[in-house]
Amino acid sequence: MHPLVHEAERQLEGKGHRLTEPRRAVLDAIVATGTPFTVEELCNATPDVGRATVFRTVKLLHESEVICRLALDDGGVRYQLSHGGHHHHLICNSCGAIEDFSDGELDTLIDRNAREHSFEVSSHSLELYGRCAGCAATARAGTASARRA
Amino acid sequence: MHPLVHEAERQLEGKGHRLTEPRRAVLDAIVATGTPFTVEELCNATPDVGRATVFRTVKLLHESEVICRLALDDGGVRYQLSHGGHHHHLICNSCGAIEDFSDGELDTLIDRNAREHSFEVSSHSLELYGRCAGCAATARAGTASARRA
DNA sequence: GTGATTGCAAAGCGTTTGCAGTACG
DNA sequence: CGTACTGCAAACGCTTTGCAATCAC
Repeated sequence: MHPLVHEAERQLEGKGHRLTEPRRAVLDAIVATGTPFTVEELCNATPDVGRATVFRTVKLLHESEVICRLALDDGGVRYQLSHGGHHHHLICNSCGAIEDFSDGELDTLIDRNAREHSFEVSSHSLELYGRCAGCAATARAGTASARRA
Repeated sequence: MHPLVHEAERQLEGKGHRLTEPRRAVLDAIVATGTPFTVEELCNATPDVGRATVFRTVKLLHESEVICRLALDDGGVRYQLSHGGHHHHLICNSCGAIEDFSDGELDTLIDRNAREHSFEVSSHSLELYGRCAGCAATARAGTASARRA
């Protein structure tokens, strides 16, 4: 079994939740995917688990901070394994790829801003929307010929 | 008439949209509020405008970049006048207040991170969630006596 | 005048909930 | 064995859409 699944399971147990077959299936699917996912995709990946249970499990995992919510700029929502520390996202509007990055300096600066406003930060999210390296290269290559939004 | 309303109207006209009474009403309401709003609130503020029209107008204003979307960490969505440059948000989970801030240094750092990942940024959003100065003070004052989440 | 815009109500979509049966611990 | 959990289907809230009437330009 994947170590991340095991870790998540312990995290759930620690909060007094039961380790059921459907929950294992959902966790497996999340870890197997490895990338940010929608509930819809998760449902497709776990056809034996009822839709409502998938939603309930996602909610549970979110509350337990096993996964975190990710707001796309088209209004959509995806979730992603929290795996450890804070990180930010590079979201490609072209191919949908989502890459993580983190930067201590950035976090420091964020904290400083909060302090200047006497604001107590409990969490923060930073998303960069645009075009990933691959899509940018593709776009550049095709600039002279065809174009699409 | 408020200058911001005028500016937004010109922005709409510039994109070939008509300046109708309902749209004026919605714009007025947005500017009058002055703070981030939900569509629901906007509907209440413009009882003479049909619900669908409020949604359509908000969508139009968003596409025209007159207003910008703001994702709350409870999954809710608010909109806010774009009034000029990029800025970030301090969102109070306690009283719901939303304060803007901007920091050139922060933006520079963000760009640097993007560059390091060969990512072409078209926009970014940074939200800090937590407790505003007022709510933090209130909470501190009440720490010894009562407590609530 | 003509096409964009409106209001209404119905449809759509993602998410939640009530409930009876099931299974974890 | 008791209670948390599940699945189903219905309910829900927010948003969009079809359509005929209306209005801006």
